[in-house]
Amino acid sequence: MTLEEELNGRFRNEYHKGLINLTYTTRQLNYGFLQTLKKHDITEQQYNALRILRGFRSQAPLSIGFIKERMLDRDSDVSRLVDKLYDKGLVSRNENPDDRRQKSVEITEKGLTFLESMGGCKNMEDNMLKCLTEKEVKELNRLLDKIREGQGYPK
Amino acid sequence: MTLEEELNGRFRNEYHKGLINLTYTTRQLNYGFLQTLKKHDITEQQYNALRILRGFRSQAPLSIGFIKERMLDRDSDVSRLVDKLYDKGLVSRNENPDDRRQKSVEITEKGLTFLESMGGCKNMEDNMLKCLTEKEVKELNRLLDKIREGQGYPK
DNA sequence: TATAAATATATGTTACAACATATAATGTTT
DNA sequence: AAACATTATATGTTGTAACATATATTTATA
Repeated sequence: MTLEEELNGRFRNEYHKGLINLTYTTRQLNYGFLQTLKKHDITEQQYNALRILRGFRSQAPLSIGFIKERMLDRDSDVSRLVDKLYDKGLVSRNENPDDRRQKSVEITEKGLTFLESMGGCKNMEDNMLKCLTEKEVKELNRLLDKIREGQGYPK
Repeated sequence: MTLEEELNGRFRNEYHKGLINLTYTTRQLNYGFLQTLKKHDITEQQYNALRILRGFRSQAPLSIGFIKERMLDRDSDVSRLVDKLYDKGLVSRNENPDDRRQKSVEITEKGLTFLESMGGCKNMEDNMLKCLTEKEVKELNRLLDKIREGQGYPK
């Protein structure tokens, strides 16, 4: 069933529909993913932070600010996010002796194992858009890139 | 700058990028909209509920459940949403004499005026994707529809 | 070098999302 | 009609997002 049918065709125009469609579709895609994360007792933001810590572990340890810059959410409360991960033993956290304002955060073995155990999520991520052809995904990415460029947000 | 550049090209494949791109772009679009709502001291969900109450006022009064079914969010806590709108005087709420379990909720004059005062949002909504051509938006909508159909969610 | 400005992180607060459970009214079954 | 199931809404609870503000440390300026 199309969104148009679902919402009784009450759109002013194609652009209006596009906006709602983006919101609605993304929310739906995200819902399934969130359920998986929930089973592993971790929030989306904690997961993102942990992924960053793994992705950049060649540059470890990382500061709170470094992680913050790479989070999808603007102004994520990384300080408390790392707190939660620390409580679970998934990251280590120390004072940075070079700059005692900073923290040195690193993913632990337990954290790496945890991410491994979520391997299913990776497959899930790759499969969520599998109903599109390669060409269609590329077109989707092109359109999304164009939208973001058109917004004129900093960065 | 493309998402690819921003995130250092660390995507496994085009599908993976597509998923992150959807999340990221939608979040960015939504952010500006949320800021506008915030200025008017109303949350996104309250706004959605109020829009539903206006959109279906030919069938007014509406029950909580009727509104709930039409919310974008699954399992929205419409009972308390309406509570907030009621506190602001934007809706009326009465017991439905035909079925005393139900509430009869209606948008008030103040509620209608309030939505009118947010007219700018409407223009904003229509303009957020204005960087795309009509043809591109249609293609975007087609792709999004296809994604949602491919998910196999109920409804 | 004392003072001010900037930076990095932490903490306080409020409202809300998400979940479970409770209550009241209606519908169904025997 | 009594007992049970279902429905509609409300309430309780917990964690967290979003915001502001505070603290500690470093850097810049006079």
